[in-house]
This record gives sequence, structure tokens and C-alpha cells, in this order.
Amino acid sequence: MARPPAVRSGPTINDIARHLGVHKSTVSRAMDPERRHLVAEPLLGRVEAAARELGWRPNRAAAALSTGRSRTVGVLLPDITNPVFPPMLRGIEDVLDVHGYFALLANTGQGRDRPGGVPAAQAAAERMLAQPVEGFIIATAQRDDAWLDALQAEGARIVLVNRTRDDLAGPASQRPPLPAVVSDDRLGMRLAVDHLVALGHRHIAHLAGPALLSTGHARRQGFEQALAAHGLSAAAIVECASYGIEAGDAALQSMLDGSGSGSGGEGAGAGAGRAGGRPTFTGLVAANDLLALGALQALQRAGCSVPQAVSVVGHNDMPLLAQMSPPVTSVRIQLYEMGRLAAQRLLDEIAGVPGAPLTRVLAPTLAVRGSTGPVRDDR
Amino acid sequence: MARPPAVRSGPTINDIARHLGVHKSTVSRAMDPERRHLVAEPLLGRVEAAARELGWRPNRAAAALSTGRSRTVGVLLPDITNPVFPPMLRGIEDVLDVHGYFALLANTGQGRDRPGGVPAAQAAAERMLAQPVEGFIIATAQRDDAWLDALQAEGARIVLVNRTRDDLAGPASQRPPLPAVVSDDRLGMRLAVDHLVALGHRHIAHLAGPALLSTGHARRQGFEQALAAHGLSAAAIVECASYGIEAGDAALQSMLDGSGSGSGGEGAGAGAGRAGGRPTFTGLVAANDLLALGALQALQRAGCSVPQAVSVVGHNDMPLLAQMSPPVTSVRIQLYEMGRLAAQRLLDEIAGVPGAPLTRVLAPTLAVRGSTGPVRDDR
DNA sequence: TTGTAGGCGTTATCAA
DNA sequence: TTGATAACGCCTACAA
Repeated sequence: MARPPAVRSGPTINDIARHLGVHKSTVSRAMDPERRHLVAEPLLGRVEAAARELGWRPNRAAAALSTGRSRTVGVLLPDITNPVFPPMLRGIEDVLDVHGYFALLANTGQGRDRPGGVPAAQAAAERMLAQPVEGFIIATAQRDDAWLDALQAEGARIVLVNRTRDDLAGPASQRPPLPAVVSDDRLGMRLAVDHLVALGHRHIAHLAGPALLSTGHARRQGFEQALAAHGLSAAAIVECASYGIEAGDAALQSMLDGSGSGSGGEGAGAGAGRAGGRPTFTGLVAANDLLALGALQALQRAGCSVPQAVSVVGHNDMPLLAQMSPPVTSVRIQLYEMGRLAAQRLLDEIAGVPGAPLTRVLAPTLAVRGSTGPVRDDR
Repeated sequence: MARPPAVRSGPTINDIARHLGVHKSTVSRAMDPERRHLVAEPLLGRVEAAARELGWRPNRAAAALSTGRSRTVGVLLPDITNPVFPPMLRGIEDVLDVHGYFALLANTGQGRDRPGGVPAAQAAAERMLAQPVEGFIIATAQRDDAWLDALQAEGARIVLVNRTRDDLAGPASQRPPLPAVVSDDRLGMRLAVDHLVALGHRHIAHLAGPALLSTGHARRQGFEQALAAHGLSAAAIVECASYGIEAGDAALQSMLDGSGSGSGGEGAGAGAGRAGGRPTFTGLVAANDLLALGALQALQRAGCSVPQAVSVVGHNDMPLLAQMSPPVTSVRIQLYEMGRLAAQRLLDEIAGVPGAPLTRVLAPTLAVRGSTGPVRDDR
């Protein structure tokens, strides 16, 4: 009965109504842009004045309870510290902001499990649902993520960014597909390979991303297809354990050691990365920029100069790549735009806008910089 | 009366109560860790089983309405795309997560105004307050931000990170101070200057941050004090318009042109950045890393090699600085820890924990890399 | 054009 | 230890 320790005080529409001698529904109407026109002009002005005077502020928690709409969406990222995500997040927020929505953010790691065996991303999604959020933008999807199915089955609205999950089961999969906004990874790899081939490279290796991620999978396929189109095959392929500098360094080192095929390195020429003290390849395409930076480290340690001995291409064109040593040639994907489109898609979904395409595929371009150059010695 | 379009469906505690033939208050108690002990053990088990079986999920919007606590805090950043902020944000989130809180994020730009004359950060804070959030972590504060006073006056809980606002008015200011977690900027500058002096540099310039930001102000003071301690004075000081690569490039260019004193460049030697085709300084300390990168660009364009002709020190030690060309020596501040402490402080504030120190000052260290070296030619 | 009544899902207080 | 009742602030239907 008593209402003691309310954290948020402030006046309510009821206070305004009393102040003006009208009913709170009238105030409610006056404050809702959609129904403002139902209120007579003079009254409307008085209500607004009173609201301002009393310092009224809407309480969305109350509105959410009443309408079921919290004007909040959940954003699941592996790690905001990875430079590809901030531009995406900006894109998401810029769209949400225009529509009066907020993003609830969670960094959930690379899909790894919590003590209880529940993926961190799933745990975060559960908590967000309780908040509640009206939908999710997810950049952590793995191709085999089962919890996504459960989330979807609960009726949650979901849009994937930069990742898809339906590659694994193939087009015949029974799972209802999820809307996704992605970059054309195969095209990206074609740009990278074509660039190296045009520079005269014939022995080209690949630092692949984790096969469980759609980007790792698709980019590897794209790499092999692009090489095949030139009548070439991979000089070496090593799959990296994760998308990080360390993983890239280790993977390239294993290539040089000749030991290395990584966890999925059954690719052509794997284990043959080095012969007679020099790498057998003159070109290297990494599945993302952090892997490329790791490779640069390892190459430098091995005394291989870039681009003189080996040309290196990254993927994503994350910020500051132009200031690196050397500046890194990279496949530029539309990070900000991907975020924008994903948010737009989710809001459409929430608003029930029909006929949106399931998957938006954005075309990448190539940002050519100092880490690639003409092949020196053909072998 | 009718309840048509509820977005969030799912069972409620009422459904569980009916299912079990108990009252919803009992279910509510059983589900609250704080009051669980008030429920008899056997019943407790049945309630939990039923909740699991029916797939119940708490509705925080409803709880927030009842308790006034949304378990949500607002985080105001200038721009998540600036690499210093992701580590801070991770620190914030990691702490919030443990306590069941979520962060509502807004990128509000560098304190610039919206069309209506309202700072973007203020507008975002207003919207967040309506959400409602239980408090704010603010990294956008300018030293003269008046809206912060208003926000504080409304009773909002606020913790500042990396910035303070009370430098401007001085210790005699009437405004109630705000809790803040910052790095020791003066100490940071001393580390930078001492390092250069130890390398033999005697002519040292400063690329200052905007004087309206506490970091810009304090670091400039720290720079001058550190020089004075060695009996030196600044070779040149130019204040940059913002903390960005472009601004740093432009400011250094103006130094070289001898035109440049920036908006606040009344410092000793300003306008004397260059003499006889070479810069008059052999050492440069930038107020942050992006400014340093801009300076590197401009120096390279001018044909000044780093560190042979000029040694450059940045500030913040943002990620990837070690991979730059050249690797940039920088004052390492505890970005992640600042975020953690700020979040912890805010939660303490919310919980009413007494006796927390108003300001936490973290000590920086120096990360020495390739952009600094012994002075070559003394002049 | 405005008022009335009821409910959204939860928690708080009091009574039993 | 459990139940009953009344809020929290807002929105929706319907009546006036």
C-alpha cells in the first residue's frame, strides 16, 4: 500500500492531469505524437506547458509494460575491442537513435561456453529478453549455433550481421533461415586473389578463419575458387584458431615451420609452406586483418620483408590499417553500412514491414596499400 | 479492457501460481533471491520446477515499474570508433554484467550541439533517463558542460571517466563535484618528457588537446611543468581542434609552417616550429595517440624521419600502436581498469555504499617503442 | 473531444 | 509461511 523507496520520483501524467483538472487519459493522448490530434488545440498547449513546468518525463518502463514495446534492442558482439565492430556498432546506433531506440550491448566472446555449458551469447540473450528487448542484432553467430534456433523458436526477432549460420547445413536445411546482412566474402577473396595474380604472384597461401564461422568458411571457399579461376591452387592453407593477432602469428609460423596445417589445414599444399629456408609462397591472403597483422609479425621475425619477399592482403579494412607498418592492403567491407542495414532490417521486422529481402549482401572493394607489390623472384 | 497486441507474451508469475494453486505473491517471493528464504523448501522446489516447465522469464519492465530500478545504466561516449573507448567499455560492461546490469550506449560526438542548441550528450541523457536508467557513466564531459549540473540537480547518479569538469572553475567552484575515475595526466606527461630528456632532447614541442577537455588542459599543464622541472620551456605548443588524426596532422603542419599556434597556441615558442627548413624541435609530445598519428603523417610528408629527426610520444597507448609505422611510444593509461572502476563506483553509488573516494586517479606508465630515440643533432 | 475503468507483470505491505 | 490487496505509470477500449 505504501510506496516508500521509489528510485525514480518525478511527476507523472496523473500529476499533470490533477494540476490541470483534466483526466490522465487526456494527458496521455496529448503526449503521444500518434494521438495528439485527438486533443483540442488549446488544451494541448496547456498540457504541454504544464508538463514542461512540472518537469515531466515519460516513463518507458511503464509504457513498455502496457504496450509490450521497450524501444530497446539487444546487440551481441564477440568483442568490441576488435576494431571491426565499432564502425558496425555506430551504424546500428545511428539508425536506432533516429527511431528512438536504444541498444543494449553485450560482449560475449567467441561463442565460448560458460561454466554451465551455456554459450555466453545465449546467456546474454536470455537476460536481454527479460529486460525486455524487442529484438536482436547478432554478430556472434557460429554456423552451428543451436541456441539461435531456440531463440528464434521463442519468437524473438533476430537479424545477423557479418555472419550467417545457414552455410553449414546447406540450402536443404530445415531450419527457418534468419535475416542477415553480410559482405560478399567470395567476391572479396576474388578481389584479393586477382590483385595478387595481377602483380605476378603464382604461389599464394591462405590464413583461414575458424571454419565454424561463416566468414572463415566462405572466405576459404572464395579463396580456392578464385585461385581455380586462374588455374592455380593454394600454396598452403592453415586454419587459425580464432580471429586474433596471436592466432595469425602462430598460424603463419606453423606454415613456415612446415609443421602447420592448423585444425582444418587439409588444404592443398598445407605443410609445405616453406622449402629451403624461404616460404614457398610469394603471396598471402588472410581471412581478416588481425590475422594479417599476426602474419606480418611472424614474417618479420623470420626475416621475410613485406612486400619484397611476401605480399600480404587482409580482409575487412578495419580502421588504422593505413597507418600500419607496412600499410596493409585489405578487402574493404562496408562495416558501417552493414550495421545500418541490420538495424533498419530489425526495425522493419518489428514494425511488420513486409517483403524485406532475407539476406542483404554488400559488395566489398579492395584498398591497395604497401603490403602488396609485384612478385620479385618467380620460382 | 481488451489486451490486443502484446509484443512479449510468455507466462507470468500469475500463470505459475494458478498452475500450482498458490498465490502469485508466493511465486514472486520464490523467484527473488533476496526473499527466497521466506518460502518453504518443498514449495520452493515446485515453483522453480513449474517456472522452468512453463518457460517463465522475469519481466524487468514490470519489476522496474514496481521498484524503480531498471538494472540499466547509461554510457555516454564521444565515439566508440576512437580506439581508446572499446577497452574502457569492456571494463564497464564486465563489471555491470556481474551485477546483472546492462549498459545503454550512446555515441554523442565531441559535445557538439544539435539543431535545437541542445548538446547531443544532453539529449541522449534525457532519453536515457526516461528509459529509465539508474545512473550514468560519462566520458564526454567538457570542463564547462552546464547540462551536467542540471542532470546532477535532477538527482541523477553520475560517474565521469577519463574526464573531469572541475578544473575550469578551480577548487573554489560552487558546483558539487562529481565522482570521477581518471588517469594521472600530469604524471603521464612527466613520464613522456623525462623519457625524451633522458634521450638527450632539449627542444620539445607539444600537440595539445582541446582546452575545453580536462585531458587537454591537464596534459598541457603537465607538459609545461615537466619541462620546467628540467629547466626547459616548450619549443612550441599548438592546440588541436579535436582528438583526431586529421587535427593532429593539421596542427603539426601549422607548426612546421610557422603559421601555427592553433586556437590556444599562445605557448612559448608557438609560431617558431620551424627554422631553416627543419623543425626547431627534436621531440614531440602529443596529447593523445590519434594526434600523434596525425603528426607522424605530417612529419613524413615534410620529409622528417621518425625517430631520427624527431621523436614522437603519444598518450593513451590505444590498441595496435605497436603495429604502427613506426611503433609509437605512448603513455599507457589503464583504459580497461578505468572502465571497471567507474562502473563499480556507479553501482556503489546506486547501492548507497558510503565513503567512496570522490576521485580515483590511476597511475600511467610509459610504453617505449620505435617512435622515440636518442637525439641526433643538438642545436 | 474528453472521461471512465481496467489492466500490463511485478513488488510491497499488511493480515492471516 | 502464505494470501490478499494495492500500487508503480502508462495505455486502450469504450462510454459519454
